[in-house]
Amino acid sequence: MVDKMEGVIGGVVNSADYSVPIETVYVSNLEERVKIEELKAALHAVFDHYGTILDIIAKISLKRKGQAFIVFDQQRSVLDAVEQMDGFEMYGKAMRVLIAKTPSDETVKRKAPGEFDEHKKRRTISKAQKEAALAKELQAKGPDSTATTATRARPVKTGAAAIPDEYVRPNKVLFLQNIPADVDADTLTAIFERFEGFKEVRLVKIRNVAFAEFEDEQFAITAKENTAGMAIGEEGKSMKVTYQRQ
DNA sequence: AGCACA
Repeated sequence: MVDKMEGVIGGVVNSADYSVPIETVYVSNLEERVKIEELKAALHAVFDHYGTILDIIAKISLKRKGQAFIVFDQQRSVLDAVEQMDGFEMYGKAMRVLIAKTPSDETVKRKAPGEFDEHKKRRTISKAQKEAALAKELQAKGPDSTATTATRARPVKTGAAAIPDEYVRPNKVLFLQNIPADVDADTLTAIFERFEGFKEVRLVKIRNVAFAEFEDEQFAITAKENTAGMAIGEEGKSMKVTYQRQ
């Protein structure tokens, strides 16, 4: 069993404080401009391959963005995912995939319900200690103590399939697919010129695709969020909107 | 950079 609060005395909680295995993957260096729901869907699609995903936790707050916790139902999935997905490129960025430091609520609830209360208490304590330590540091030292962390740029995974359209890094040009034959450039222009920063639409009729260019990617991001899946043409076909491959 | 679960 787990011995009382020992683990948090030093302010550090880790997997040794638990009797349950870590069944959660911690992902960082994720593209921060992608909407949370879309990000979760993308992560699900990719990590699904390693087993059953019980939950994905991702937040937009400053301290949390660009990170996600993916909860599996067994440790095997975590080990496989860490081994194979670290460095995988999504939205143009190589994600870091690590074993989470502590088990998720979900895991404790499932595997050791008797320890759940303690798990929560431990978190409260370590959070308080962390804040106290931070406040102290801020007071003692000036804002000058910049710790240099070597950000090792791991090589991007190669050999994997080309990045799917959905995961192409956001940029100023939108790639429009499933454009019906009865939709012309003027119609598309009418749709996209309503968005700020619009420059032009280029239609490639024989391929049923088009490109909508904006002044910068922020404008393109907004336009994409508001037009993805939009029904167009006589038959109201759903238009696919992604970013142009670079 | 940043390890959470309002």
